[in-house]
Amino acid sequence: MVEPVGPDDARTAPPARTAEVAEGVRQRIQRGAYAPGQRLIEVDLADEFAVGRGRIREVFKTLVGEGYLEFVENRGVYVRRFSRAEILEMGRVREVLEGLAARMAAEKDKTAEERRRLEAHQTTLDQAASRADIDAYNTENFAYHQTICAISGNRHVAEFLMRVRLPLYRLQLPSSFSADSMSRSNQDHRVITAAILSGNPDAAEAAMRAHIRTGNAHVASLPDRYFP
Amino acid sequence: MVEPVGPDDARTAPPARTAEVAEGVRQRIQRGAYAPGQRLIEVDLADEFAVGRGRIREVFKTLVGEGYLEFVENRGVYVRRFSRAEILEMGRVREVLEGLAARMAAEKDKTAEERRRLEAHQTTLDQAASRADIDAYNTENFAYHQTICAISGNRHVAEFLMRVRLPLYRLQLPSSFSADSMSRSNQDHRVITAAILSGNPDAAEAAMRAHIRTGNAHVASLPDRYFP
DNA sequence: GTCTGCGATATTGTCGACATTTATGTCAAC
DNA sequence: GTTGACATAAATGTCGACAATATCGCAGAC
Repeated sequence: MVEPVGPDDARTAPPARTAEVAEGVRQRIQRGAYAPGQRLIEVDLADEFAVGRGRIREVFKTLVGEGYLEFVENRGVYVRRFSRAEILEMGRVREVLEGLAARMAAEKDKTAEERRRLEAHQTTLDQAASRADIDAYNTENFAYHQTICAISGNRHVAEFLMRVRLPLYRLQLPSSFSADSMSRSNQDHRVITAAILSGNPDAAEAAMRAHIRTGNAHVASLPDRYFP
Repeated sequence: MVEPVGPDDARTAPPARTAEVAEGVRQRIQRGAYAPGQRLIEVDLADEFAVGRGRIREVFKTLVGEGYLEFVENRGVYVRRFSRAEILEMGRVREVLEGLAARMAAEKDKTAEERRRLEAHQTTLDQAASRADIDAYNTENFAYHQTICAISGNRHVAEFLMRVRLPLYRLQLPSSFSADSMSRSNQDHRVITAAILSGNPDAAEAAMRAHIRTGNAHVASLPDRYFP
């Protein structure tokens, strides 16, 4: 599956590839193409991305620093894998960071475009919820939170949230949302959206934190077989 | 299959250096031995740490991932440098993360040792404040917050806080604390300490957040010459 | 049947050489 | 005195070869 990222001008394009390769690996991890716990072999990725082994090594080091990979001496790197306890720890961090993003988004003087985008996401969520379309709801859910994060305009929040959301990408619990819990989740969203649009930071943060706490409680209630 | 290999018994000494070098560079950055904005030359550090240039390169990549260094193609790495706006952004993140650490520390069933350590730090702070010893207070201040963070037991909070505290290490404003503001800051500390020891999470988080907000307000009021 | 030792293979670790790019210094022209 | 071109030095980027280490299969002893 040789699928180099982006426009693949192996000849014409001067290789500033290092950042591209890193992004490609990140995406594959998020999408589960590289599974949690999987060992990544340098030569395989060098081949897959059509770059030298040295470059892969350096990308690995960067991603270790970013927390995506785990390094073991003389054995290379593994896609990082999280126990339930760790995921719950990350959930606590997620709670306050998403809360901060919501607060800052509410504080901010938003452009018409930003308001429109937030409303559009909310509408899509409403539709998915009313159709009980769990897959669509899941996807839009991520996009919704990402948008709030973008509106907040705080790069560190964005970066840290990215990392702390990692385990959620892979849990991919299709059954995690019952039609009922999805509806309640979306009710949270409506409260949050309203608080942000009306410029009420306290309400936005409180609602968001409660919303995330609900999700964490759900993770805590999952049976052991979902975790390493 | 992926056992998270513990600390490999440090044999003689030869390898494992890579982590040591990384830690050495981190410390030098925190202490200002490498100044913000300074360019780090591979051969110089290779010489300083008595390792090959390749290893320095990999350490650089890791530290870029961790946010300590900034990478510029064909020019190497620079110690990361923060504008006032960025520091204030990080301050917001610091607010909620320190708040979470305080909350979790308050929630937790603390050991006698943990309680003792926290009280000891508070005592040292009190003494420094009563002596109006600004330097000692500054040092203990970091240790105090670090201890709360450790008691909370959340690794992600610890790691993220480390990163988001970076600019404060270097501001090293000897004049930042007047005797008056130091006294007020320590009053905050006493409230926080009490809330943690008495197991009141809401109070601990609220007090901590207010405490950090005060610090951020101070950074916001500094004259431009302190910033790039 | 199980365990141990040993070789074969796969994978990572390290070093050096050289190309490429950037920074520095010199000198002539105006 | 300033500017620009050009040579020189300094630093980074890249690649390949080989060493060190781990993993696996297999034969042989008990």
